Amino acid sequence: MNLAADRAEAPSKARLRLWLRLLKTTRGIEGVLRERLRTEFGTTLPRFDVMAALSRAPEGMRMSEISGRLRVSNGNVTGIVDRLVSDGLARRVPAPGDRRAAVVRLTALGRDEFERQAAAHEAWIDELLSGIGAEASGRIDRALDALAEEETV
Amino acid sequence: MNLAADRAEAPSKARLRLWLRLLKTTRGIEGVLRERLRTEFGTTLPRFDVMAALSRAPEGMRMSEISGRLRVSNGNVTGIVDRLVSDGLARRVPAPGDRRAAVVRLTALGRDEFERQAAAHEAWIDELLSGIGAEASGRIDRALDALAEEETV
DNA sequence: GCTTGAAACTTTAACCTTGAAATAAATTCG
DNA sequence: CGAATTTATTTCAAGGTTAAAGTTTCAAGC
Repeated sequence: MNLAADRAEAPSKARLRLWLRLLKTTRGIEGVLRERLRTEFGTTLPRFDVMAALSRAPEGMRMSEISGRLRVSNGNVTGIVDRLVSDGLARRVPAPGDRRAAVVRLTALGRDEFERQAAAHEAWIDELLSGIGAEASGRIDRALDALAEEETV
Repeated sequence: MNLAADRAEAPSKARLRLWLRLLKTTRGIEGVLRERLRTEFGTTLPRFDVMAALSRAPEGMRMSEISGRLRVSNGNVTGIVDRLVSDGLARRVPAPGDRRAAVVRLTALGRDEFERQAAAHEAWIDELLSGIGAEASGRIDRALDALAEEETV
């Protein structure tokens, strides 16, 4: 019964290998997305992420809501939104009843622009992940979901 | 005939969901690793990555080998190695027979330091991925492996 | 030998990122 | 009310990241 020994040793090694694979895969895909966003739309992944969050919130989002959703620091979002605003894609409006806060919203231009980017983005993902069948996709999704549960999230 | 439309639509959505999950998971884990490397070792993930590459090359690596292995830009590695060198963890030695190039090597201090970091890192990964069993781990690994094959890699 | 093109790096400009400090407004509470 | 605390956001310093441009050296080919 070397099965017992295998069970004791394998998981740690398998996990480290899995992590490196996970990292390599996501970095590879992120790299492709970043490059295409740059060459085809003249934008960046962080900007796309912020616009994606905003596009789901027609009423707008506060800075802290954006940073919370994207799990990045507050100061980070300040700069990205600054650039979005100076490009006419987003707008800061005073938050009603709280003079400290502002609500960020996409402009009409921002919505149009994001529509185009999102359509391309979805097609790219479909292309880049085409190697994974629907069943495998579902299995991975559930496995990672279980993982997400235990983190602070 | 909405079956045809469904077949055309569903996999794409599943893949997009999978991608977002993949991204969330790896970013979450990377965030934990980055924070622990910072608080417990006063270093960063990029520095750890470079040191990990160097630790596998006792003879040292050229700058372009490092950037190629890590799939980051050349200019990027320049800065990271600069800081490693100024901290006494690595050293640039002239490449024999090529005055353009230098070979980067870990110093004795760098090797010691990396040993400690690597041990902690492996334990952290084991902890963070503990929610995934060995079988699931293997399955995900193979699915992502199939994916990696088709990319430029 | 010289010139031309490729290769190995570094530099630069612009952006992203974080954690910590600073500002300012809202809230709590004595 | 007024002080202390908390909350929302920006600013700052240091580092990471890329693509593009610049420098130096090597390798061919004439």
